[in-house]
Amino acid sequence: MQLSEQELLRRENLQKLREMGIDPYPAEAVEVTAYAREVQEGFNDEGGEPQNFQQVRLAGRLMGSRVMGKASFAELQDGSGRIQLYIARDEICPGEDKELYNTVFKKLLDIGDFIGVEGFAFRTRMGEITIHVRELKLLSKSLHPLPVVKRDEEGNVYDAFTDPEQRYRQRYVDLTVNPHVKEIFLKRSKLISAMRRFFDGRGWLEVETPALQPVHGGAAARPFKTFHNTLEIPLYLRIANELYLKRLVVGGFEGVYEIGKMFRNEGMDRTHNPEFTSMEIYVAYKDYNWMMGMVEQLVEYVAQEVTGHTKVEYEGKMIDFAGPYRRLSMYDAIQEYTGTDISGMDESALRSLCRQLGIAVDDSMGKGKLIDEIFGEKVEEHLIQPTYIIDYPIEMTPLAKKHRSKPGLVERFELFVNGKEIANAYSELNDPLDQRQRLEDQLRLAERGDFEAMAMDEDFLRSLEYGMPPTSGLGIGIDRLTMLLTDQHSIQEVLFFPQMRPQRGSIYEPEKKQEEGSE
RNA sequence: GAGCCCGUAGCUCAGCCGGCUAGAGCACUUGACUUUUAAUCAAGGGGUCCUGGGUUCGAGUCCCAGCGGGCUCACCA
Repeated sequence: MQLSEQELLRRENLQKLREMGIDPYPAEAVEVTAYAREVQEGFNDEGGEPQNFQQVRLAGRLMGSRVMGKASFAELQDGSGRIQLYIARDEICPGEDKELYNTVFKKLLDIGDFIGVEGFAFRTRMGEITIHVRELKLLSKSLHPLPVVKRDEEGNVYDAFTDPEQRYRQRYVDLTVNPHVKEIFLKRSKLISAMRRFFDGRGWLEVETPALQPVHGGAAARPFKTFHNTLEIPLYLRIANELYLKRLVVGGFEGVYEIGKMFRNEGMDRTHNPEFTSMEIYVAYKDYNWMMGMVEQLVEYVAQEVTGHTKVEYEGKMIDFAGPYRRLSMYDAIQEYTGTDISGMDESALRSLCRQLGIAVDDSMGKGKLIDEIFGEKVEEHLIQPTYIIDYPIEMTPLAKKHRSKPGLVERFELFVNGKEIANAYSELNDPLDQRQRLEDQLRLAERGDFEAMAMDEDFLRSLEYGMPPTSGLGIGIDRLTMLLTDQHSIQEVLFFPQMRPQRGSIYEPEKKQEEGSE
């Protein structure tokens, strides 16, 4: 490995520290008594007399220094933010030996090193709250030069670390130097905890179901396939957990939810990562009408908790998450945006309508798929404010209950925001014979060439035969909801480690890497 | 999968129509400076110009192939 000049220098500094008897990676715990933000926000020096933080210990990364001879200013960044340090030579080196200041601090410490300081807070002549350092200790040496991002008084950023490839591959660097990036992930975490709070508060149970499944079901998507060596069977990474959660409802849990990773072996783009996080919830004795009310409360609550508001700006558009949301049937929505009533049309009429509207179709598309195409092409983009689209054609929804009064439809809704689906829910199909029939229809679609059609799951059918109470279920894409609430336009910006092609030389050659039995 | 764009110092970028030893700011090194803040001042070091071919007297620049990334579209929740 070729080291750059700066990397070599840091390794030399490391060596010199060791020669001076300073352990660059000491083992002891550090007793931190204050955080940067806490001091910045809470420091009180009314009347010119410092009132608090007069004996504090902080730890963090050294992010910059301005040396002025026998005194220096430096930036310390901890988990909460940044604070300035004031380091005077004769303060940290009270005796004759000025090595700690002259050599260790000025020469051997580098930007990015973790240090611990002890001292007191004061306000400089320029008005900046600062820690006057009395003791300084190296906690961990950094061997790689960190990009130095500078900001001036107007907040202009210079030399930002912006290359998406490097930011995603070295997210640790991105998080260290780009505070706004950290903010997005804090919000993501808040979103998930708010959602948990909301569900737990209603007495629903968080559960975990298998990610490795012998039959991939519950959604229309292509799976990742793997192999279990002991069982000697192929397994699939789950594309959905719906069928397992329903088994739990069969077993008597009346409200269950799971927040977890799903895996889909499909294309990647701005809104798709091969693994993503979904929240699914099933509540017994409820229907999709009830669920629409619940989702309004949930989304409004989450938006409030994450952003502090129910109105959120996305791509320059103000989106209001306060309920109730507009409810529009799929047929009415298509009529509204195309002027055509498709409620009575059969497959061939729909196919010719698609051609008329300039939508590409092929023979593998059934009635449901054709309607979905029209909707996706002509309606979706108009649904900016939160809108429920309800009552979908039965052909495209094999796991939802038939509509109580509208033949040919199922009790399903999707929530659209800014032209994108963010939630999907049904009155769940609990008629085992109907369910068997629908899955058999899926098999026929598969034979027609639709390789995303669902597979038969006999154990799931058996569970329904034991009896599942009337139940409503909901799925929400956590990544996409996070994007909406943080005004991010790429899924990569809300995933710590989005999937990337491996860098050359960063992994073993495929032959060596290939484990026995995997494919 | 297709089209377009990008890849030059640790970071952000310039480098014209192919032509001197490949540049700038920050970062880094040396020196000065005890309340600075994009600290300042002086001097200095640092390059696999993504990789491999080709054209040419001469390639960072032009051509071909590949690798990686971004955007758009397609596919897809």
